[in-house]
Amino acid sequence: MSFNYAILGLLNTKSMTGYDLKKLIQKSSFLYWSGNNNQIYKGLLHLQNKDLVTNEIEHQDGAPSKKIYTITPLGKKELRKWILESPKEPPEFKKDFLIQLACSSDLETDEITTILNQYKESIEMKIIMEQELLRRQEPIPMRNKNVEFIWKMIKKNLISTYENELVWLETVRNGIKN
Amino acid sequence: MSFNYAILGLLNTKSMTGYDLKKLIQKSSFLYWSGNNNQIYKGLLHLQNKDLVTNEIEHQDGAPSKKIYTITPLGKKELRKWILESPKEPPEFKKDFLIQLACSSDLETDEITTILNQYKESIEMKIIMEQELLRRQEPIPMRNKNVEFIWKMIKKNLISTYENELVWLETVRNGIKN
DNA sequence: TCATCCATGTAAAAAGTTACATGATTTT
DNA sequence: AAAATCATGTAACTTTTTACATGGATGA
Repeated sequence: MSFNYAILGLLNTKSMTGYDLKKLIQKSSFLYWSGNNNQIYKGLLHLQNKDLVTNEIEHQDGAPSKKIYTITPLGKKELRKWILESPKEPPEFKKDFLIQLACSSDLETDEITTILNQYKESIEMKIIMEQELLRRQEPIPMRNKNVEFIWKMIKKNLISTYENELVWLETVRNGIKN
Repeated sequence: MSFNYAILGLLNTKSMTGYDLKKLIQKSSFLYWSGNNNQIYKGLLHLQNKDLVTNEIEHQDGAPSKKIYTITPLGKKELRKWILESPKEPPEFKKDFLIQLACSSDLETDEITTILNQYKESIEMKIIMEQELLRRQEPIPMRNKNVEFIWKMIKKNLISTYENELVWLETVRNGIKN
């Protein structure tokens, strides 16, 4: 369950509520989950039971009470252990279009061209949405140059992967025509 | 549920048993599911209830009976409809390493270098495994040049995505050193 | 002899998503 | 007047994985 480590990692940068976590997860797409309540509030409960986080209740008038979660020293230790000692999994890809393309042997050439173009459009749309998400993020002050650089590269990663898919697509489109 | 369409697509190339489907799915990694019994046998039942496939029982002595599944004309129609009319989803990525890297701000530079190297190794290993899987596949005779070309490109797709990840990684590694 | 292959299926659990529920405040 | 924001949580469902169960044949 890397989801719980993800929220532990977010709490390591800043104490916050489940609702704050939800918004962060929904905004950044490298955190690939939907950011639904169920996972977040269950995850926080689990982290609390393991003494990796604590919470402090802040009452507000005219607004629901907040539970502000904070990572514990044990939590920091566990997070560090996860980063350094857990296996670095290779990325996983779900490309349903490849399955559709693999089934396309009965189609006419122009039908294949059509679905290739549809895939191209859907990726281009996705890239635009990603870039829009990045533009809306407020810049966070970073401790040092390395941290800033890494953050920039993480933001670039997904877009780079989508753009690589476009390059591959272009090769397919050109190969079909000839 | 693209899984059911995937098995429908496999049955479109050739009639076969659930066990055959299982092996095919486990071998080709662009079919990203585990290829477990539960999904396959339930999927086949579902396709059968919708009259998209039929089966013929073949008794064998000294071996368990086979149920050989065949796609129906209705199944072919439904598959074609899925390929042409369903939305072409952009690819989805799960990169837990990006989360680990995003949590790395408390680490020393040499610790970051270490986890970057671990990620590099895990991707390189994955590429080797992918290429080995491709080498073991017996070449299938193709109807025409286009189909053959598309098949070749599908095989190249995942490896291309892994290699793009290596390129990105190299940029990160170089940026950290300076 | 012990493991793997063939071939079917079921059970149980984990992981993840959508929708429901509440209720005040602010924005459209 | 309707919808969105804030803030918590639960319920129901789908999807996916792991493990269980059977049993003869074959291979190391």
